[in-house]
Amino acid sequence: MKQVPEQLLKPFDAKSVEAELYKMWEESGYFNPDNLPLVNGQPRTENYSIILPPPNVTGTLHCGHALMLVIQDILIRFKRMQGFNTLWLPGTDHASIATQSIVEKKISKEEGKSRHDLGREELLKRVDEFAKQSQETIIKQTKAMGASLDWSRLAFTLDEKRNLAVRTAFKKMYDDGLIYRGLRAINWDPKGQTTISDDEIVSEEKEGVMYTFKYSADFPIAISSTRPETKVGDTAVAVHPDDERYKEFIGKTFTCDFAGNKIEVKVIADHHVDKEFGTGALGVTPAHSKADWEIKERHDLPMRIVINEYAKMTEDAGTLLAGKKVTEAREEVVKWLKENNLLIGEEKTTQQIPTAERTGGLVETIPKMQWFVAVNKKFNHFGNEKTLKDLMREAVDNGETKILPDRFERVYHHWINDLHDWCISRQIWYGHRVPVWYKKESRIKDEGLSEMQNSDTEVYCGINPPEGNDWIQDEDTLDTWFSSALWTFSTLGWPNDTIDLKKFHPTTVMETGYDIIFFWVARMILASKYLLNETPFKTVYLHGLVRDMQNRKFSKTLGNGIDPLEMIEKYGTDALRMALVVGNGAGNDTKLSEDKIKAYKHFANKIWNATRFVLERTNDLEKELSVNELTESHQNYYKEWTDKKSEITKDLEEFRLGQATEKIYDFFWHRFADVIIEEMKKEILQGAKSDEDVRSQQVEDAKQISKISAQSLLLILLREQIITMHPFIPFVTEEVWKYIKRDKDDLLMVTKW
RNA sequence: GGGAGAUUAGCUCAGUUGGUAGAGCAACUCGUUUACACCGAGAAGGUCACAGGUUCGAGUCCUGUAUCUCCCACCA
Repeated sequence: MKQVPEQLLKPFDAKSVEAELYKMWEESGYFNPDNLPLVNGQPRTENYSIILPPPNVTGTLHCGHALMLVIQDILIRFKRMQGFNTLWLPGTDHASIATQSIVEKKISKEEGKSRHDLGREELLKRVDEFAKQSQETIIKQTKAMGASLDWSRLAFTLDEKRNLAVRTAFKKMYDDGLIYRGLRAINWDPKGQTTISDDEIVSEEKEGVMYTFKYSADFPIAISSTRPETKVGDTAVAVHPDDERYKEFIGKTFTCDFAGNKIEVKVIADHHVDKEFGTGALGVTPAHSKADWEIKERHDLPMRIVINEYAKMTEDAGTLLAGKKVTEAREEVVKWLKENNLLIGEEKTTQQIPTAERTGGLVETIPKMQWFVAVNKKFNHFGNEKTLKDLMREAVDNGETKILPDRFERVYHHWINDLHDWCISRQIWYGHRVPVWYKKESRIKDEGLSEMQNSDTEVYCGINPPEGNDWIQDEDTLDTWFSSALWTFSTLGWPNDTIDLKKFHPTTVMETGYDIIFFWVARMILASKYLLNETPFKTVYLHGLVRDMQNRKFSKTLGNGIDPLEMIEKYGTDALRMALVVGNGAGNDTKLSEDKIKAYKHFANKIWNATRFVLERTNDLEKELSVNELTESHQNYYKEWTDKKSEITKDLEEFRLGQATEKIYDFFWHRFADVIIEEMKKEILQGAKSDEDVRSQQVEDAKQISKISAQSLLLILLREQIITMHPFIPFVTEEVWKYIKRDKDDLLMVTKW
């Protein structure tokens, strides 16, 4: 007669077992596909791989991470149990701007020094130290979620291997003419002191004033602007070619005294201008507006730079404004306009202010020499003439990559259509340095704009530095998304021809948030199609945002986050995992509350108690019957379960995790515990030896058979449900498995599904 | 300005291919010499936003309306 283990007699205490279970899994080596056990004596032939979207090294685990980890862990554990050769590869992201600015702030606060006081080398040393420390935190927290990641393959977006991948990719694109250096009106973040890409801009709605005015009394056309201070940089006024009001002035150049500044303004005709808007005339400021830059290109206009990298007016802005902040300069210009009777109208409007996603700084458009990826340029791609846009489109169009939910495929295409060349250089020190060198003598390195004069410098682009010591490397680093774009294959050893790369690329699933479909998903497709001529992943599963009960995003700045670590502490990891994934479908946001997590803590306990009960009521069972030896009614219960199980399997195969979770929860609690156990309870009780001698031998035998069958059914159903629940709630199931597994069984995490 | 999504019980949300409306939480009644009060049984709660249409049959498909949310965009 078996004794019920003592541990089972107390309520389930997640806290006391989780750390140890995780350690046991890690030590088993089964997170690593190279160590996975055979399946029915056969090696695992089918590969299944997910590369973890790397969290920022600086971060602490938030609910978004938790959701991502849970979904991926469910998929991986499910496939591992099904017998696939599973790889889930972890990594962290150096997140250049975010990380550097945290360290800069710290240094400025503690030592009162700027990055320039420290110098590049010293700052990088400090940032590296910080990143290393920080990385350990996020890794520890990731483990607390139960994530079955292969830590032996841990990658970092800025380590030596990834750097080689970046240099190799850059060089190839450079040689194909897809990366070029050029002078463009770019997005400048004065706070972060760097350029940023279009995708890193967040528009903020703000109240503003639209001023309508003339440059000077003798200038015939009035213009409108919310930013009159930029107008000292105007070199033209554009009107619609069909606009009768202004036809007579087209082609004429006027010299005006405007805000203490002499400006030369040519009147030009351009179809871009909307006759109905404002005065129907547009002051063209080529240096500080992208639209105006394009007009400049079309009409070959000169430009005047009046705003500098610190969002202050330059010397060229004229004596009245030079040195002032743009906001001060605006007031100054308005004052000047009023004094000179040139202000015709003021009108309140709401305007979209571009701000930098990472720093919140107000983004200025400034012309600068930068590195770009040409997305519309034709090149020879494995024998075909293609553009990078073509490659991105094709992967989805021909079904190599499936995006879930599929409505995002349309979103993806819209984005590609509107895509401009991608500015990839950053004036941040922490990141992959542009692998380009210039001949020393021919280059005068100065802050900012003097580079413009150096566009004909001798340039070397290579994976390794050029020979000789008269070369100087480009100061800039690359957009962090450039290295992230290579993530699915740089983590597997590319550019080396590795076994991992052959086995696991294209990866099976990319699971990430829909908010980074452009930043990341599209660029991974671009990079992988371009460099490997294959899609980086067969399926993209996009999850939604985790929000609070007021439907707000969880964010550090709002301070409204549910701290997953606190929830784990209070209710156990399994409870948090269930709460995150129940009812959550692809692409939908999910609301999380503490109550919900609490409810699933009860579920873990229910499993615990049911296990104890089943063990108690079956401890006199000599030999467990197999399924086809059970009584007919018991076989029917078993059939009911296997039907449910195949539904759950199908749900998982088709990424309906929320529904799978709900089904297993419902069956275990409301069918197995509430009904089947209660039924079996009676049958087992009736089968107990009776003291009275009233029952005939025949009846006694029948009762005995039914009892043994009932006991066997309970054990079989419990075991199978524990297996099925494992991907969702790995801890409590693995713990319980210790007590219900048969002698030949291995860890639950590798038990056949 | 363009695009996408949402609207189902008091709250938060599920609802595959059209086939008798579901769960958790909350509230209500009853039960418990007991695997589990981190429990069980029961009842209550819904014109599935609104208006049309397709269909034997619509929460689900189509058209329109309303409200909310999100994304994209160089209207100065």
